[in-house]
Amino acid sequence: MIATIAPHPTITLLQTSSLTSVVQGELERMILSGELAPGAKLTEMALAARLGVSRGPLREAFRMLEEAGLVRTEKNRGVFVRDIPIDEAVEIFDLRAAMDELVGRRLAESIKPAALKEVRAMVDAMELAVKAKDAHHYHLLNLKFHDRLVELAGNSKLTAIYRKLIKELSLFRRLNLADGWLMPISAGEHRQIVKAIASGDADAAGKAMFDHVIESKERTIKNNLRQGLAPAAAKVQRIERSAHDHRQR
Amino acid sequence: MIATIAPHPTITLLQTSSLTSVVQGELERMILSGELAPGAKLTEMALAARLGVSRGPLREAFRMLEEAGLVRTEKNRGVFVRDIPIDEAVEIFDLRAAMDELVGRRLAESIKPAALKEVRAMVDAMELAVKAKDAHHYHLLNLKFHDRLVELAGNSKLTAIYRKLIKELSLFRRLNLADGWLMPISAGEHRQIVKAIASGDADAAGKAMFDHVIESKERTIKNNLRQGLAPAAAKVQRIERSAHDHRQR
DNA sequence: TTTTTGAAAACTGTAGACAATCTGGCCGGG
DNA sequence: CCCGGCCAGATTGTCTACAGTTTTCAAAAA
Repeated sequence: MIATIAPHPTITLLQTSSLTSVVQGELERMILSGELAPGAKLTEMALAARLGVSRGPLREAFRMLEEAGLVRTEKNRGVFVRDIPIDEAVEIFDLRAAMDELVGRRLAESIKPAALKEVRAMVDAMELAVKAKDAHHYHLLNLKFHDRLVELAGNSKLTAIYRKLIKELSLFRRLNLADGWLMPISAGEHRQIVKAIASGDADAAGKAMFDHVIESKERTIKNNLRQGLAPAAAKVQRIERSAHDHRQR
Repeated sequence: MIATIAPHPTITLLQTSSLTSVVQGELERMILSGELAPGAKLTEMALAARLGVSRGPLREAFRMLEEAGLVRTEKNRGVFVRDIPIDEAVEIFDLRAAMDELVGRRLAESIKPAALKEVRAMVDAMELAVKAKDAHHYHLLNLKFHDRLVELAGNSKLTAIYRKLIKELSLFRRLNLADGWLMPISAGEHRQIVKAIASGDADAAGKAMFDHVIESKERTIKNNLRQGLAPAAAKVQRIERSAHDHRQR
């Protein structure tokens, strides 16, 4: 027991990480970054060669990603990056709303001053991004803000499932990221959320978060309809997927 | 297209089911039925021989069950049926409460007469089980009742996650199944839930379901404490697990 | 008696090989 | 000119083999 004073990080890494887990993480990164776009086919041999592993660990990683909802498998045909349809995105938003309502209530009851200060700083940063019209940065801050709120609610199961849902939702390609003119509205809602949490009013905080997610959902739907009516602008990014059929199970 | 009138079930089965998926389903069944108890070690070769497959598909099934939260993997040591600690069970109850609140609201807004009749029949059946003091049957009906309500809410993502949570929760071995004297209370809450849904009052229905789950949670906690103070009675069923250590990651 | 050590057995992690299935193009018939 | 069957290449599903790690257990040392 005495000899186990300083567990070198590399040693811990080798003890915990198998090829399967590394491959799983790397594939997830590639998918979420868009390097592997929705609909793309994941050929076993090609990926195995690219990652420098054999097919065994790769296939195990596929099963994990499949269970996580990031890829779909067609027997004897292969594995494909999943493409989240609008209906499913809507369902995820509704689910998120219910979860975030719980988050708001919990935070209103038990948030600590340090955490409150932290999320206020995040809201400030988002408002700066709005003024700078930096939609991309705003989007990242927005994700971080909500993720942190969920984390602060102190329910690790909730946090885990929330993050899974966010990852799946990122495969829905028609998020209204570029809607610069909507950022001020969203930012205002954020400030209202923090205000309600700080006031300690659980009902108000829950409702503020619930409504925020629902409005985010409706902005997304509206945006989706708009793109559906004028789909030309979005076509450029779909070239490499167009060869595949996008059937969902 | 015309020839595809009657897709024979056997054909569909062969097209969709791989050894991995069959093994996954079988392992899940064995775990949920208690045949493989929490903490039990799943030795690859032994299980592969028992199921008549090689280790490859079995390991892929392991990865799916791991991602689903039913087993845990320790590198170079093996796969074990997970044992849900009380803290995680509590978290799951809280999460379920939030989800069921959404279910109640949705059903109050949109449930159809046929569905209402169906759930009323389930409540009736549960009350019969109460009168017969058949705790096991009541438990099954209770699971079915809640599952059906979630399903009727019409959000497939919600349904899928709800079912995952229920499966995980079934690995928490201290559920208050045998508490016969609590059945009438639970049954009364069920009737109140249906009443609120039928009235069309979304807030009332949501609150009824939320409260029902929270009270179920508190009954479970209380039951857990009671068993913790007098653990002798529960020891018999743990003999075959006792050889293993139950460390969670 | 208790602890330590070390080698064998058991098991997991990974890679490679074989069989089954699907894809895409070529050819003959209509 | 178009359509359906058939063959070659490619890809997935599964199994077997080998390497590395952990566990077991008995013998030796304290």
